[in-house]
Amino acid sequence: MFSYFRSMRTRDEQKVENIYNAAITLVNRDGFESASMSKIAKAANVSPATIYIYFDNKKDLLVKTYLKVKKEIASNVLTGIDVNQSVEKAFRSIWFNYYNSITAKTDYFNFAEQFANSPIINSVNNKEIDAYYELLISLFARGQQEGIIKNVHREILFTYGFFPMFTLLKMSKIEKFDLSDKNIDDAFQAAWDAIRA
Amino acid sequence: MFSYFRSMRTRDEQKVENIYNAAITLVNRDGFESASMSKIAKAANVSPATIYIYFDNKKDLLVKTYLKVKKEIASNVLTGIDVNQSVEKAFRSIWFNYYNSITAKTDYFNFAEQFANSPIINSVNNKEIDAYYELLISLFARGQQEGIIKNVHREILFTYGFFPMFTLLKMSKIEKFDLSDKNIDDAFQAAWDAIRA
Amino acid sequence: MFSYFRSMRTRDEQKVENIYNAAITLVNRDGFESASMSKIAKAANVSPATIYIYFDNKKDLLVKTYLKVKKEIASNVLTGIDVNQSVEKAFRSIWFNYYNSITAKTDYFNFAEQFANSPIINSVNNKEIDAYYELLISLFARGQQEGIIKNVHREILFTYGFFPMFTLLKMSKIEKFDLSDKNIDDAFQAAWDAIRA
Amino acid sequence: MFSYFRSMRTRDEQKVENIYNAAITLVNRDGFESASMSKIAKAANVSPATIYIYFDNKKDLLVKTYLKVKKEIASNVLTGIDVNQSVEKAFRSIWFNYYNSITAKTDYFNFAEQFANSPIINSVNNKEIDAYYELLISLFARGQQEGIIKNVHREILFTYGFFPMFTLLKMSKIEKFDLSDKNIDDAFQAAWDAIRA
DNA sequence: TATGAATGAGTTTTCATTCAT
DNA sequence: GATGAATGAAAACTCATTCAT
Repeated sequence: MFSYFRSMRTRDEQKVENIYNAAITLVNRDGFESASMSKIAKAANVSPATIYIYFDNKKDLLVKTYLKVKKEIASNVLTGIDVNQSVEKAFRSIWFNYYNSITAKTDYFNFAEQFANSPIINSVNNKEIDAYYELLISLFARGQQEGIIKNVHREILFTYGFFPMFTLLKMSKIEKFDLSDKNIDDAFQAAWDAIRA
Repeated sequence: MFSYFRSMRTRDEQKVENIYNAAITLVNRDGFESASMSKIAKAANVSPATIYIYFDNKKDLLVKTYLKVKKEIASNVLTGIDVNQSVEKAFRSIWFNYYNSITAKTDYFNFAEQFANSPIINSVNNKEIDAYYELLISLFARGQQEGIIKNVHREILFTYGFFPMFTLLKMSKIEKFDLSDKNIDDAFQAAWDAIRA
Repeated sequence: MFSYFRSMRTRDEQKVENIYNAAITLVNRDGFESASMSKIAKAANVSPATIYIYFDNKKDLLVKTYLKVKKEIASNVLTGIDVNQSVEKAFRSIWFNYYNSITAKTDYFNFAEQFANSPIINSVNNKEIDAYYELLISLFARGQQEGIIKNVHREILFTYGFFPMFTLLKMSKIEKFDLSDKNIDDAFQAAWDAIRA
Repeated sequence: MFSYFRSMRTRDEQKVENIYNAAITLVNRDGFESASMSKIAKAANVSPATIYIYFDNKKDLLVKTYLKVKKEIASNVLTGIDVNQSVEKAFRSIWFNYYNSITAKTDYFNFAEQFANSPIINSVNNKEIDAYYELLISLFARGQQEGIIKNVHREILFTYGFFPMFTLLKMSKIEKFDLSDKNIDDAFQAAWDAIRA
């Protein structure tokens, strides 16, 4: 309070960032629970005790890391989208934005996938993240009004429109699939065919 | 107890089965590492030491559980499929078989998803599982020859043809989606539209 | 269950006894919380993990140690008392039994005193211990009926009849008081004067 | 804050007082070591570092708190005693002063009891506190010369004269004893009977 | 084969204390 | 003097695994 009247060590945001990055790296490498607080601390170049200044406990650290990762991806995906262009064009822009975002940040993507498939996911309030996708929701709604997008449950559109991209990314990691331009274009076409009226 | 009345063989297999089921249940509930060997042992009504008679170590237990789960699902999916019917009809049969299999065994499905998204997956040789899907591979190949299925990378066909079903199942768990007949039919149609020529 | 039909390592009562003794010794030396589980384990010549086989947690260990100590003292105090002798003689026997018990086991006594004056005491159900003192209660009641003992609240009788003995024992530890025969006789006389009618 | 309106000296002493009170409250509630310096600091509304300006370390804080508590009680007990009245009347005055002091400040009393029964007590020089009780010592000495008080070791007089009061206070906390006027009068009578010639 | 006991190495977390301002 | 950040060391407790029977 009124910190300008007092002198003290100040909160070091770089340290927090280092902790986030260390958590992501180690969770991706060792798995969710083998990534111990000590290892994360060491990788972030801080004392284990320091993590507890910024996070309540391990779960809190992981949840906050997940939210950060999801927000950052969402923000990358939706930045610079022209909402007034045709639904098909907008979908294409977003789809490739998405694809580029997750291939640019595969560590973020891997962390989020591991997290979302583990039991911790149940302790996250998804509302906060959903807010980021309002733009997408309204785009699909417009497409349905215009008779361009299938008149089906919204989740089917999301699921066929975007998530197979994640699967293909994982397939490429185990060398079952290569992310050539042709393959990516084919994947986009399949997505579009799945959701268009 | 009552060991007089049972053959050695029978008793063993029941124990192994109990261990598998305990592992699946606890991993689903607590996550990979919170599901400790002692807890699994207790849930399976055996001593921790007994697990080590049947499995080399914890990793071995988890990997074998994963393989068992995957095989069981695959076998359910592909049983009773008439290979000679039209590609579209066969795809439809397999798709609904798949859907019915994973909804009937959601605990198997959840375990497999968590496993496949964690770093342990890297220590599994997928060849063994892939063998189960030879039938699907040749079905898609025939569809492509007949000009009915898109001429794209095989993984795109799998990814759009089947995996979104998993996502929708997860969505239904968090009550974002309901598995009504209409929704499932819509999902199937989206899958077919995505892969058909 | 039916352990004679099974073979396994059996519960080692000597180990439990060692743990109790180590806990008493270290708590007396270092205080309640500086007596760490690791130190207790080391002093008892077992692994820290072994303590957790026999006790739920540190609090459980301390509470059980306290109960053991109290029971052992109570049993020593009341053994061999002839209930039919005069109230004064019985009180004298018990008083000196008590005195001899706690001077013979000063470590038990010190542990109990420290415990009873710390907040943990609130988590102990005293009923169990009180049961041991039924004999004393009925002795005092008889004394009151016979007009030999003051007709005052039972706790006053206990408090003046026995507890000053503890204080004097503590005083002797810091060399403010010596436990000479005369002093002990004087102390007994003061106790008796305090409670007799 | 508001530092303009207060002298340095005043602000300091208030802080120290807050620290003392926080220490007493937390030690009574959580025990000696669970009352951590950080928690005490928070309860006292200061930084942990601030405590170290006034106290060398945790032990120093606890010892100084104990001495403060003991002095304050002693001073309350002995204030306003007329030394020239009869020994019996003076004893009665002091006894009830004592009783009123500790029932008015049960948190001080509890802290002192916990402290005095833990091993830290060994690092306190009791001489300083004893000085406060010179008046009592000389009163008992006069009583012995006058043949009114038993000719026994001084500690027996203290122990039976005053300390049972503490035990009864503790008993009342666990609802084994109620501090009714009659009970307190009975307790006083027992004390007097124990020490009078 | 099967067991419950046992454990060293590890976990998360908190502590008393110091640092930098 | 006063602060919140920072930390090495240690706490309680758990784990995967082995032992002894």
